[in-house]
Amino acid sequence: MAEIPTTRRRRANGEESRRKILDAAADVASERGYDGTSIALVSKKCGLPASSIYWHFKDKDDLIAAVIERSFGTWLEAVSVPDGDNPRTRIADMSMQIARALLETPDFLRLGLMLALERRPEEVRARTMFLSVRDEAHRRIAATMREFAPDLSERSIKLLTTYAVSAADGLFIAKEIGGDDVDLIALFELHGNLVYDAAVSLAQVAADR
Amino acid sequence: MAEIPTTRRRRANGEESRRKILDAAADVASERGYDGTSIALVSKKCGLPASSIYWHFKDKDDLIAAVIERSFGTWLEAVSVPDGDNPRTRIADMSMQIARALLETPDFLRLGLMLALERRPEEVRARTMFLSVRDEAHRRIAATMREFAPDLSERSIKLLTTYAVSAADGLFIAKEIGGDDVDLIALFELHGNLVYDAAVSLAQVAADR
Amino acid sequence: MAEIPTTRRRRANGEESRRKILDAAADVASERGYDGTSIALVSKKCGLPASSIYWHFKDKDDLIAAVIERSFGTWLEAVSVPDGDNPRTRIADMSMQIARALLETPDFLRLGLMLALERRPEEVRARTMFLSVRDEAHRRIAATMREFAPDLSERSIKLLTTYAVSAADGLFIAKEIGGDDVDLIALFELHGNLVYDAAVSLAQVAADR
Amino acid sequence: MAEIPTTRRRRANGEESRRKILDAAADVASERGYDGTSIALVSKKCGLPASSIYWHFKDKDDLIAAVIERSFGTWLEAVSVPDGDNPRTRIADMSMQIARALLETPDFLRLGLMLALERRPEEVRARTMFLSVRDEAHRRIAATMREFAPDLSERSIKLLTTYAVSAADGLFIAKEIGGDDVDLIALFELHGNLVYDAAVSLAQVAADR
DNA sequence: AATGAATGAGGATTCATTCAT
DNA sequence: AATGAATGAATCCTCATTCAT
Repeated sequence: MAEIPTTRRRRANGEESRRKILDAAADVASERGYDGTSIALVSKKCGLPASSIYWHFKDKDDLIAAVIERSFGTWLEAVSVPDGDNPRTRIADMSMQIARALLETPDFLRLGLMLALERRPEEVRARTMFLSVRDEAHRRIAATMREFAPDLSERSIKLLTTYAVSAADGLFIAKEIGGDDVDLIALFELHGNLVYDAAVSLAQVAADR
Repeated sequence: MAEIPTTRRRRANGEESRRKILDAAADVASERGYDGTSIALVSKKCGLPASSIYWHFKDKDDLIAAVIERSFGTWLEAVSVPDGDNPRTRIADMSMQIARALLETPDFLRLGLMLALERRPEEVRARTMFLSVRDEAHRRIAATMREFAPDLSERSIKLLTTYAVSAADGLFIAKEIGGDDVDLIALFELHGNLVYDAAVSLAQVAADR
Repeated sequence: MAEIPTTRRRRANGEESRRKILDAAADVASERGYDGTSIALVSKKCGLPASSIYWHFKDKDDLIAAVIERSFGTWLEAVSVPDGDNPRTRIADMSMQIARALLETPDFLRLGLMLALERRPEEVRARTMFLSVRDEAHRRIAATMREFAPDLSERSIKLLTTYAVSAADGLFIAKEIGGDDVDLIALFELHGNLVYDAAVSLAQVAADR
Repeated sequence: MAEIPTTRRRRANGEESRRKILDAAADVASERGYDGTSIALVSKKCGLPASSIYWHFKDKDDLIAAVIERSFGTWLEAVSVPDGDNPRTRIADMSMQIARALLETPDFLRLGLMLALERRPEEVRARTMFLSVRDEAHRRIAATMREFAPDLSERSIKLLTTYAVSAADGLFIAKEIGGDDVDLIALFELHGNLVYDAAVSLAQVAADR
């Protein structure tokens, strides 16, 4: 009787094992942070022995960096660049998308912020990865702003961008803490409007000069 | 002149030891978070043996909760309620104070946010303490807003307050991450203005109804 | 106004403190054995700081030896040598007394047996004390037997005495384990009769020779 | 002749390691009891690091429970049910077997009794295991008694069984304490006869009614 | 591709004890 | 007569990681 070649099956299992490990690690890490994530805990959650985790990942650092990487990918897929003529509408659109993405896959930002807040001496790759991903987002948003309001000084662009991004972080945290008591959608709506208004008024000032 | 004998320093001095331990723990905890804070590290930093830490604090949880408690106290002292007639000025004043307090004693918020982001199943007393302290701040700000803009609906008050508090958290994080690249004072100035404008425009809508 | 001299009061408190410590130590030790009895536990149970325990007792060994000593005293008071002509009645009497004493103050034998079963290399004073107290009891019972049955060989005396004493230990343990399911009084009644019968029949054999 | 390479011995060998750990733990535990058995001591005795002990056993409780379980197995093998027509002979036979088993493998009962005497609030699995094993033995002996003396009331059966088992415990302890001074075989011979006589005389009383 | 077993370092916490007051 | 504070050694147990199979 014809049998499915063993190698085939095994390779497929390999993929699946990797996925199971990442799922478990994401769970644990976003629950307890970097130090709180022990290989033993991940092993128990995914059902594979600790040594198998080391077959798929070099070390703990590598594992958590992979978690960040994958969850950022998932997250990105949920956010697309909106188009249209009306800047206010487009910003509002963007805000909604980000809010919804955060509600659906909060792991990325939660774990990222946890890592970002730590200041330990040794390098943690997952932290570096998060920060660079975040930097990239920052740059793109700055570019969009420049396009919308060409009169704005670089200083104003940077200020506005930083405000836009980091206040959003704060709103996300509020939702994480407050749970159902917090209406993240409404907060992001407000945030989008405020940033837009700020951009308009700063642009006015610049143009008047 | 009679000199205080050296042995004196070696003598039991509960108050001072407790202080030294708290200092060390605050340092370590705001650098590495809850799990990253090992008693051995704190012991090394404060010069007292680990067992002495357990004389002053029930356990690690108790120690870190005490760190949060004390650092909140320090922080509060730095923020006083401003007075004056012009609401915009008063809000701007408040913003500056908070920004400066965050620059001077960032430990409280950094550790607090790290704890807040975790969602481990067991209770962490320091986390609970941070959240209750934060709740209190929230309530006070809401009260001030009600005073300024009596026409605002409770829903709007809550939305604005949450926005004001949590965006500030985000700005703080941006400063923590970005270091000298980030101008926290400017960010808080912008934030104060935006919240004020938002309050005014929401109040307008309410009054028009 | 006349005041009770301080020294007086203090000395009285000293006695009481010692008593409180011994009470607590007896409790803990008969619950958890020698190693399981920590000074901290005793301190918590009696309300005095650990250092106060060391004022009253040289060290842990000394404390537990004192516990054994005191509880043996209490125990002895409950057992008096019965008199009368009929040997069977006297033995039955004795049995009942011992059974009742064990029901009322079981700490002595429980802790004693726990200590006796251990075979650690270093000497434990409480163990030695228990064993010597037990030896003394053994000798007295042997003397009584010799009086009752002068014909018995020394070997028989020893065998019977050992049987009488150690089976009683076993019955006590059965009660400790079985609680209300075990009727210690009935067991001791049976035991008394069996030992008496054994003595009689061994004496018969000896006389016949 | 090809030699087994030395490295072989260093290779992982779960079964043997487990056995070595159990051997060491049995040694230590029957010498010092539950609390006195430290993992470090067991580790030193078996040559494996403490962390390896935790690979084979969940925790100390689990380890000591396993010791009890295994030593009971060994013990059981040494005691077989004797047959024959004469009840007195059969009981005497049984007594001898038990006495000899206790002399050869005393660990089981020594550790078991140590655990049984403790009354700590938290559950100790090894204790529970010992007690259940002991219960089973009790039930079997009661069944045998019922067969021998069908006229005996249940109360008498229970009394006799408890006496038979628990006095035996006591004799064992006497041997543990007294060492070579105590003739365990003679004590068990006497014990067997006394229990037999008691059964006969109680059965007589029952039949007369 | 996977895993049972092992391991040294380090985790939090408790230990019995001491000492200055 | 008593105690707050301190301390080094030991407690149980988990850590990240490796290695032979």
